[in-house]
Amino acid sequence: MTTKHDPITSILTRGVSEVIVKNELESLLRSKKKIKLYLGLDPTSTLLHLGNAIPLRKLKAFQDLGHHVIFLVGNFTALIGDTSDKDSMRKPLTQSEIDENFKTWKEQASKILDFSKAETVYNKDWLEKLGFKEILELANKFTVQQMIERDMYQDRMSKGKPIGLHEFLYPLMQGYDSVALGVDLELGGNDQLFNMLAGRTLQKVLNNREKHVMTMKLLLGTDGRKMSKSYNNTINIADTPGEQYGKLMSTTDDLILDYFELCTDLPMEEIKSMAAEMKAGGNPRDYKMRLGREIVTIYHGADSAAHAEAEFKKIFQKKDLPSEIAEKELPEASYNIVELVVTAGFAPSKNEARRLVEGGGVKIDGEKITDYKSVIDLKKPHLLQVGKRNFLKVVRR
RNA sequence: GGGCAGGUGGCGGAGUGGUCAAUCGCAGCAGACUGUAAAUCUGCCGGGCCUUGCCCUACGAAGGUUCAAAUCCUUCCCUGCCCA
Repeated sequence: MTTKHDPITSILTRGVSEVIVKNELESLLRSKKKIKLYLGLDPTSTLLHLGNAIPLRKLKAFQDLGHHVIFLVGNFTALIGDTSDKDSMRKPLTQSEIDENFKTWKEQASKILDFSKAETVYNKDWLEKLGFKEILELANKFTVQQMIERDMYQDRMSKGKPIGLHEFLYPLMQGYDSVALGVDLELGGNDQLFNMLAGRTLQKVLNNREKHVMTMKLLLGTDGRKMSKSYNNTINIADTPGEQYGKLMSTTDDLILDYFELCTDLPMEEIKSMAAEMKAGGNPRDYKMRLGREIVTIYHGADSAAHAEAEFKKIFQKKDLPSEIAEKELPEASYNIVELVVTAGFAPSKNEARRLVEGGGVKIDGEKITDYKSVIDLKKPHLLQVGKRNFLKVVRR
């Protein structure tokens, strides 16, 4: 029997949704053989978020056990766009958008993965070279029924929404990645199961070898929906400590334990005892603060985490001002409040600024200003506050 | 290739000659309440301005009819369903 702290058990279970085929993979890992595994991400956005970080962290866990890990950049698959998680066709990205998106990825992912020990590959290198003949060979391994059986397609069909023929090619492409790499295991979110299984099929037929599949639990965003840039509910790896901490504090309470499991390294036993404590009446807020510290520490270090927490307490619990407020010098002697808000960059248009003022979202030196005709004299410096978290000191140049 | 139904704001979805910058729901923003939680309530939610009002842009695209078009006509493009 294995113990709780056995690294192989932990790697096979923590944050894991499903492993196919679990006992085979387990015995492979226990055989001490070093396996080859990969994670593919399509550069559809410039920012990686905590949801992307989950399989990345799992990849890192394998790396720490000495396995050969591959980070695959889907710079070709991104051209088609995976629709696994979408209810409609995606607008295709252009090559330059893809390149642009990828630019800072490595920097972001380096906070998790050690790239000096990982291999980075680009699926454009092999997918672009495939001809019609090869593609047909891949396509005849699957049936139309298998494709349209998927929920999202059924859903779109019943709603009369279009399904592009090319969308069926996505699993083929992702599957071919496995073949090209000849891996033992692929990691991904549980929305990737179908695509990863396609790779398993192709690997078996074309390379005559087994590829296992490990799917990770899905991380929900700050609002409880799936974490996705289109919902604007992501917590990004590149967010500042303050942003990360604040966003974590504003997430729904019932996500706390998931976040601990999926995004931190705290032992599962500790997470379980927190669950019990909260059930017994512990204030979820305190656990959330702990969560904030843990996560900010991972991406920015312990000092930044402590600072972020102190600032948070200061601004939102004591309703104090942040300790550092940006200052902006303005040329005129006085400003209409609406102009001031726009000049400060807190509203994109004057109409928007006016609405903020009328809605009571704008304060000068702590005083709420609701008359959009108010004029602010800059003889002395003023503190402008818009909403709960935008502060700016304005002074005359 | 033929028949039918459609294309409206980030999304869903009303409207079918003037009262339409376009009902409503979701998402978003601000406020109240709070634990910057959730839930709830209130206001806002194309842009600009000299803001009880005015101007610009916008209901797939281009033309046309009309004092007036998201709404009518023509052509084109796109989508779904059915038939072949």
